[in-house]
Parts: sequence; C-alpha cells; structure tokens
Amino acid sequence: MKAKINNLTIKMLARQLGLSVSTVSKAISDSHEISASTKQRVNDLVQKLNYVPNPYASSLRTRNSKTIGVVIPEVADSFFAQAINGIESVAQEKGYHVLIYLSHENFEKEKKILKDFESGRVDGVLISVAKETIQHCHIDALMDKAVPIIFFDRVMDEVTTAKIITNDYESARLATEHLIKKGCSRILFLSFSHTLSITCKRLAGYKKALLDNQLKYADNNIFTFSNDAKKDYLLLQKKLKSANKGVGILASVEKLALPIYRACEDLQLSIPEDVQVISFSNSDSAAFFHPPLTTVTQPAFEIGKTAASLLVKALERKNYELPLEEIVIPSDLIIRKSTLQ
Amino acid sequence: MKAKINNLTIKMLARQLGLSVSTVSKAISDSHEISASTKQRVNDLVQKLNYVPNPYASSLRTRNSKTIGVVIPEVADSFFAQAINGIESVAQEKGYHVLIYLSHENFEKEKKILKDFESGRVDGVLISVAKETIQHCHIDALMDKAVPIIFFDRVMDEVTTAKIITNDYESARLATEHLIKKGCSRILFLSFSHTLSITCKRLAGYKKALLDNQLKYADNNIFTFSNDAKKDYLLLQKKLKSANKGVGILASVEKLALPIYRACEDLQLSIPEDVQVISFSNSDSAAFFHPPLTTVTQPAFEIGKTAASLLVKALERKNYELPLEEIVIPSDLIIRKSTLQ
DNA sequence: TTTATTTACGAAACCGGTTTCGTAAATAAA
DNA sequence: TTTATTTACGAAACCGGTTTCGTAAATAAA
Repeated sequence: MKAKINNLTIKMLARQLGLSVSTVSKAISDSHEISASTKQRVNDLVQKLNYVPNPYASSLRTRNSKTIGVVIPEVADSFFAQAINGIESVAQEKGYHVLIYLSHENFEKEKKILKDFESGRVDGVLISVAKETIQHCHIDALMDKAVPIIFFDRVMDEVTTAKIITNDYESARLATEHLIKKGCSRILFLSFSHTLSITCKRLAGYKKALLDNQLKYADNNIFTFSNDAKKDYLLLQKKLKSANKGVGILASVEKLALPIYRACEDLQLSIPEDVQVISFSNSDSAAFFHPPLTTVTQPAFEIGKTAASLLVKALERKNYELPLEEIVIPSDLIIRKSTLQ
Repeated sequence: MKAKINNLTIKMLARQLGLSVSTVSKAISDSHEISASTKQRVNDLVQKLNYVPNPYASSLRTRNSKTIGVVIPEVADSFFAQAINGIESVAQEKGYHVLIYLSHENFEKEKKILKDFESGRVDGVLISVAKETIQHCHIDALMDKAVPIIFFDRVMDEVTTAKIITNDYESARLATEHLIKKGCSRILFLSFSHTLSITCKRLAGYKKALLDNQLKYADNNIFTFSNDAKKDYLLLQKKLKSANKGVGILASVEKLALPIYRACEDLQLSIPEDVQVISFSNSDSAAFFHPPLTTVTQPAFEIGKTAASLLVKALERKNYELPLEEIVIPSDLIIRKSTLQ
C-alpha cells in the first residue's frame, strides 16, 4: 500500500493565503463575518488545490456527523432494498451519509449495532427491528442519549417515537376478504413470527376478515415458519396435502411465497384452481410467476423516504418534535392470476 | 428534540479513577504499558458507566475510520443486494462500518461520491461503476490520495487495482452455445450499455459462440436498452415481432428479463417454443417465472465477500499489496424451462 | 468632531480521543 | 551494593476542524 499522503489541511490553506485558520474556516462555511473578497480568495484556493475538509474533525467539534444509521434484518429482499432507495434519495438530497447494518433477524446483533450508535457515530437511526426483538432496552438506551430513532415497517408499540408503517391490518383484511370472495372457505395464514408488529397486525386483519364473513378461526390454519427452511417446507407440504381443494393462502411476507409455489408444483396442485395464493411482496417479478402472483405491495420506497425525511427534519430543526402517532402509507392489493378471476 | 446529554468522555473516567487520560486510553486499548490491575479497574468502570468511545475523535488522530465506502449503481437488484450481504459479512466480522452510496448509473453522482471520499471519510472503497462511467479521473484522484479502491463486477480495465469479477465472457459464451444447441439459429443479445466491462465481455462471449458455431454476427441482433423503459419495450416488441419463430434471446442483465416475458406475453409468443430465453440474473424467483427462467447466476455474495476481504486485508496489513490480476469467480448456468429441454 | 457601532479578522480554546516522550519506582544485572 | 533496565504511569502535543471572544480599523450616529 502506498503511504498516506500528507493531507491538505485548513492550516496550510491559511498559511498560503496569509490568513488565520479561523478566517479560512469561516470563509469556507460562508460566514457573514467574512468579507466577500476574502471568501473569493479562499474559495479560489480551495478549488485550485482541491481541498476537501476532514469530516471527522468537523464532527468532533460540532457533535454531528451528517450520518444516519439504517438497521434492517436483511438487504436481499425487495421491500428493504426499495426502502433503502427511499432513504438514500433523501440522504443524497440533504447531504447525509448512510451507514447500513444488518441484524440478520438476530437480537444480539441488533443490540450490538445500537450500542455502537451510542458513540455518536450517527446523528439518527432508522430501524426495522429483527424478528427476535421483543425487548426494547437497547432502543431506550439510545433514546436516552438523545439519538433520534425512527421505526419503519417493523415497529415496537411499546416505544414512543415516530413510526412509518403501511396499513398492515387493513391490507391483510382486504386480501383475506378477496380470498373469501373468490371461494376459499379455508384460508391458511403463513407467518414467520409471533411477535413482529407486522405479522401480528396482518394476522389480526386476517382474523377480522374471517369474523366478518362467518368463517371460524382455527389455530391449525396458522403456520409459522421457523428458520429451518427444509423442515418448514416439509411442514408446508404436509399442510397442503391435507387441505381440501379450494384452500386459500395468505403469505404475510415475501419470502414465504416461493415455498408455496414450489410445494404446489411438487404436489401437482394447480394455482389458482386448487390453491389460491396471495402474498405480501414487493418483488417486480411477481407478475411473471407461474401463475402471476396476487400481491399486497407495500409502498416501500415511500416508507423509506418518509422515515428519512422525518429524521432529517428532526435533525435540522432545533425545535421540531417527531410526530408520535403512526404514519400510515397504504399498500396496494394487486390482483393477478394466483387468485381466481 | 431532547437536548444532547453531555457525553461520557475518557477525561471523566480518568478523573473518577484518579488516573491520567493517557493511562485510561491505553488501558482501554489493552496496551502492554499498563498493569493488569489498572486495566481491570478501568474496564470495570467502562462497563459500569457504559462508556462508548467517540469514534470520530479516534479517527481524527489515528487517521483511519474503520469504515468502507460501497458505491453501486442501484440496490434494488438481486446481484447488488447479495453483494452487499457478502460485504457486510466481512465488515461485521472485522468490525468495519459500511457506508452505502448509489450512483443511479450516473457519472456525475459517482464523481461526487468519490470526491467526498478524498476527505478521509472511508479507509477504502468498493465500487461497481455506473453505466455512464467511461473516464476514470475520479478514481485516479482517489487512488492518488492513497485510498485503496477495489472494483467488483463492473470494472475499468484502464485502472490498475484489484478487481473481483465473474467469468462474464465464458458464461455468456456457454449460455449462447446452449441456445444454439437447443436450435436457435438467430440469437438476440440484449444489453444496456456499450461501454460497461460486463456487457462488453458478455457480448464478446456471445460473439465467440456464434463464431464457433458458424453463425453470422449481425448488428441488428444486438439491442441496447436506453433509459426510456417504454421506448425500449416497444422496440423490443418490434424486434420480436419481426423475428422468426425459434429465435433465442440472451439478456445480459437481470432487469432485461422481465420486459422479454412481458413482450412475449403481449405478442402471444410462447417461451420456449417460439422464443428461448436466458438471462443473467440472481433473482430467487427466476425459478417461478412462467416458464421458469434459465439463468446465468453470478456468485454475488462471494464477489462481495472476496472484495471486502481483500480490502480489509489491504487496510490491516501494512505491507500487503493488492493482487492486480483479476480474481474470477465463475457463474453458473442454471437450465430451466425457458430454454428447450 | 467626538463617540458608538459595525466590519472583518485573529488568537486561543475546544471537541475527545491517541501517541510521544519523560520519569519515579521497582526490579534485574554487574 | 551500585548501576542498568524495566515497569507503569502522566504531561503535553497532536489530529483538523469550529467557535468564542477580543480588537483594530472603518463607518455611522450624535
């Protein structure tokens, strides 16, 4: 590796200009204390020598880093990828930097990540909590240090802060109702957590639709995925095998859709004739599945963008208070051929 | 917003312990200069008061930030999402932080991002260049500042540094050959850039397969997507309409696959009977397309992981020289039903 | 014309760590 | 027992910015 070049500092600029360091600093930040002509001279040299100030020196003194931390369970998922896009769009516009951390659905990892944030590394945090997260001590600790933290998608009701979500309850209710209208008298609900805010609300919406339509709720229609993909798959197969034709499935997260299709294929069950399927999904390719998948599509980009905008607002305006009621951006039910026409 | 709490500093620890700041600092970093008993006392208090050192103060003095910058064209793409996963796996293990920046395929944005990196914000950079990037002045400038930069996937031949890629040429050649073997006498090559390393190499592999199989190369079999999705789609439709049955298509990037399926559907062309399709793609759902899509699947995770490992090695070992020859991790041709059996 | 105010800058402290260098006390070597 | 070395710590400089406070000179107000 090449040796580090002695970097250009504000002190060297000052020397070359015959000015003090403080004057140069103020000129660069366009302070009203500095005359136009001096600013001109300073900026000309900055351009000429390609001076780029050290952000960490600045952070140290100003106590802010123009950096936001984003904590998500995974990145290879359309929802989170699109949410990052939304976050980045705000960051790029407002000159913020985005640190990405993956919890991999693991509480201990999430805790470690938030603990690091207590250092002042980030000015604020956007988080979608891990599946395993049921306590919020790590979040409280961060909030105690006055680091603003905003939830998006996967929130914790017990924590008082801004939350950007979609209408999980309502969209699950509508999706379930759609299955009922299309003739399903039994509907499986696929979840992958008993505790996540999103899965709980979606389950509640599902239950409500059953209730509204005089269908009985039964625990054995609820299928919660573990982490063991193979075991899960076998269980799903078994459940489908035992189900009557005309069963409906509502998958509460994107990644549960593929196993359903695979299982139907393996069992030679036809979608939608034998099994009707709806999944929460933000994948572009849902439209090209065999058959095209009816989805509840979340406003992932907008959720990310809204969360980031709010955070930036909280950071830039001294007296801005985060809205504490949930901000709900509705999802779309996109009807395709995995449900009957 | 709550006022910032006066943060715990090493100075306060020192005062409470009756030690000097330097001793505490050394104790925390487990310096051999400090006795075991003192280290114990210091670490006990660190635990008790939940002291988290300010990373920017440390960065300023040590001139490294334990942060790597990742620059990619987009994030909502399976390849890049998986590559980030690979990068993150190394970062998490080695205690690095990952700053993500999106160029949105735009050269000016990429330039701006790299320019910021000249500030010392990151210790090293992993980049997959934008479609528009044909110059490398911005990269040279960064390398002049001794910031190590490693290419992954989309590289620039003209820049001398480590490059982690897949076997673009060979896998495109094999994919094309597969189409030829399955009876295609005319094969369209869908690209989205004339200049990107990956598309050039894939095109070259395509050409080689034609040559090896006594097929003529024709410019009008090459179709380069612009940024105008609608116009592109119409052009693609037109091209497919005019093609004879039995045409083959090789799509050189993931996002070109969906328009093909859509166009075939709209034109009532059957895949694979009328049109055989292979696409470079890392999407899990390719297997569930209608019909399942034959793909060239890149080792995205490994590419990201390898690039990050190399970068970390370059950062941690003083005398480590980055390997300058390309590191090639091969792709897999996964044959599904969009090509004839 | 004298006094008050404004303008435009500089000296120095500061942010919170790390590192260098110096040294008393303890220990080892002569 | 004397000298050399090692151990364990502290003072102070340092990283590269920003901010506070002070002030000479210029300008405005009395």
